[in-house]
Amino acid sequence: MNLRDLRYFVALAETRHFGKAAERSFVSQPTLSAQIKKLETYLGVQLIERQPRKVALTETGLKILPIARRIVQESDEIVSVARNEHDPLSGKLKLGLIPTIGPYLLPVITRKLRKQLPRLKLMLYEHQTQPLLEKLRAGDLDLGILALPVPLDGLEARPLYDENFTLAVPTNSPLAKRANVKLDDLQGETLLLLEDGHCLRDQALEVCSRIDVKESEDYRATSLETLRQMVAAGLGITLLPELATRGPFGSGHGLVVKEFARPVPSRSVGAVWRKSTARTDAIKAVCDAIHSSMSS
Amino acid sequence: MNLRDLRYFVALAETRHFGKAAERSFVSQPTLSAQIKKLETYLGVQLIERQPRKVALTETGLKILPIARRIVQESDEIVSVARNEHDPLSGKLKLGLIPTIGPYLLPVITRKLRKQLPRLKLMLYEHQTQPLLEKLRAGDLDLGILALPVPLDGLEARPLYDENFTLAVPTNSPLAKRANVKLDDLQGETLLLLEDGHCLRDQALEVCSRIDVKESEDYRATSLETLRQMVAAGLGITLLPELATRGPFGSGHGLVVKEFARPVPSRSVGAVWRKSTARTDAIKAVCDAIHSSMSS
DNA sequence: GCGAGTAATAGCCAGTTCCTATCGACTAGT
DNA sequence: ACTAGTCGATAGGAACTGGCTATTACTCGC
Repeated sequence: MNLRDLRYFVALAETRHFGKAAERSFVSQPTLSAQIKKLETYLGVQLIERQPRKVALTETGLKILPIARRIVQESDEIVSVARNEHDPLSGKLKLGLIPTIGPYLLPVITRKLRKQLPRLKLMLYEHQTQPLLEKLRAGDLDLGILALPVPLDGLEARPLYDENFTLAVPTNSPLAKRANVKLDDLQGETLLLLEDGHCLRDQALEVCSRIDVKESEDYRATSLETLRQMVAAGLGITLLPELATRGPFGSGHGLVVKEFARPVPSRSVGAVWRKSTARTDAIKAVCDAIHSSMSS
Repeated sequence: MNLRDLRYFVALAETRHFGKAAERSFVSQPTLSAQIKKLETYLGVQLIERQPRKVALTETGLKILPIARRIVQESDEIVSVARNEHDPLSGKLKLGLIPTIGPYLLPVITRKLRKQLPRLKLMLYEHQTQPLLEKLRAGDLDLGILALPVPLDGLEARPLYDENFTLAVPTNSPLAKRANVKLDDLQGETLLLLEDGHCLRDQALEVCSRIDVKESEDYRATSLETLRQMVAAGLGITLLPELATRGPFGSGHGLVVKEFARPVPSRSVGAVWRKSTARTDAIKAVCDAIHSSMSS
C-alpha cells in the first residue's frame, strides 16, 4: 500500500470519475485506473463498483474511505510540521554555560540574540565544565559555553573570545594603591578560590603556578559572588574574569579590581557542541552573535 | 513521502538502532538508512541525529513521530478492515423481491440462507418489478427476485425456478368440484386481478389471452391476500402462483385451489443484478440457496 | 448504427527501492 | 597502541513500480 494510492482513492471517491480524479491528482487516467486496481488487489477487496457512466463505492470502500482520508490529511500535516520546523533558526536550543561565565555573559548578549534570532527559543542551563560536557554528549544540551581547551571526543569547539583575568583585592590592601600589578606582586598573598569543579579554580592556580602564593585552606567559595565577599572582608585576594567585573560587579564595597600589566593572563572562552548535531545553523548563529558582541 | 518510509522511521525511533530497525522492517540496513535519509531530504528537515553508537531524534523528529505512528496504525487498520470484509459471503446484501413472491418465498428459504450464509446480512425490500429494476440500476439494491423475462440493460439475470399457476375459485363454484381444470374451462368466468404495476396481473392476462374471460371492472386488488378474499366472497376467480397456495395459504375459508391440467401455465422466477456488481460471490450463493430450496 | 464519453489494456521508459559488498568512524579489549 | 568488532554510510547493479501514450472495449444518446 502507498500514500499515493490512498490519495487517488480519496480523489476518486470524491469526484466519482476516473478522468477527473486523475486530473485532480495530476496523473493520466490509465495511471490512476491502474493504481486503484492495484490497491484493490492488495487489499483483496473491491473498493469501487464500475458501473457504466457511474462510479460507486462498495460497502468496503465506504468503510475505508474515512480512514484513507484521515491518513492523507495526517501525511499533509507531517509535511507542514516539517515546513514550519524547516527554519533552522527557530525552535528550542538548549544552551549550557559554566557558572563563571553565565551570569556575566548573558546580560551582554541576550538583547542581541533576541534581535538577531527572534524565533530561536534558548533554554538556558548552568553547569560546571564536566557535567556540561557530559550533558552535551548525552544530548541534554545542544551547545555549551565554557573555557577552552577541554577534551573533545565527539565534540567540536570554537573559540569565541579571550577574557582577561583581573585581580580583586581588599580596599585596604597595599596592592590597591598600585597603578598596575604584575603577577610577581602577588608573591606571599593569600589566594581565595572557588570550590573543586569550577574551571576558574584550576585556571587561577595555573596562572599563579609560577609564583609562591598560598591558598586559603579552610574556605572555598561556591560562587564568584561569595568569593567577592570574601575578598572585601579582607581574607585574601583572588582572580576574577574580566566580564565578572563589569558594571555592577566592579570595584566598591571594600573591594578594588586591578588590571594586570602585560602580559595579561587570560582564558579562552569558546563554544562546544556535538559533531553530530542537527542544529549547526542555529549554533553558528549563536556563536556569531556572541563573538561579535564580545569583540566590539 | 511513503508509508514505508514512515514505518522505517517509526521502527528506527523505537529501536534507536539502524540495524535493528532494518531487521524489524525486514530490509537490509543500507536500505533503511537510505530511505530515512530520503525522507529527511524530502521533508527538508533532519529527523535523526546520528551520534556515534547512539541514534537520537531531533526536536522535529519528536514532533513528527506521533503523527507517523498514527498514520502507520491507520494504514494497518485499512488492511484489517479489508481483511474482515474480505469474506465475500459477509456484510450486507440488499435484496429486493416483488410482492407476489416475497411473502411466500421468504419463509421457504430463510432457514436455509441463515444456515448456509450465516455472516451475510440480508436487507429485504419489497417492490414491484419496475421500481425494483430502477433501484437495482441505481445501486439501492444488490439483487432482485422477480418474474422473468425483464428488459436487461446493464443487468444480468439467472432463472431460479418455474412456478406453476393455480386456479382459485369460490367453494360454491362448479369448477370447485372438477377433478382438474383446463384453461378452456374458464370460458365466461369473471377474472379478478391485481392492480396495475404487478407483473402477476400481466401474466394472468397473458395466460388467459386465448380464451374469453371478462375482467372485473370495478375492482383491482392491491395484494394477493385481498385478491384471495375477493374470490372467497364469490366475486370471481383468479390465478395464483403456486407458492402462494402452500401451507396456510391453501384451500379453505370459502376458497378452493385447483391445479391446472397439462400443459400447466407457469412463470419463470429469477434473480437480477448489475453486471458491474462487486458482490458476485454473495449473489451466486443466495441464488444457489434459492434454487436448491425450490428444486427439492 | 455512429460518434462521444469513459474506463481498461498494452507496451514502453524512467525513477525508485532493494540487495550485496565495502568503507570509514568509533569502541573496547588485549 | 594495536586489533577486532560494531555501526552507519556509500557504491553499484538488479528488479520493481509508477508513469506515460496509444489503443481498445463498452455504453449511451442521437
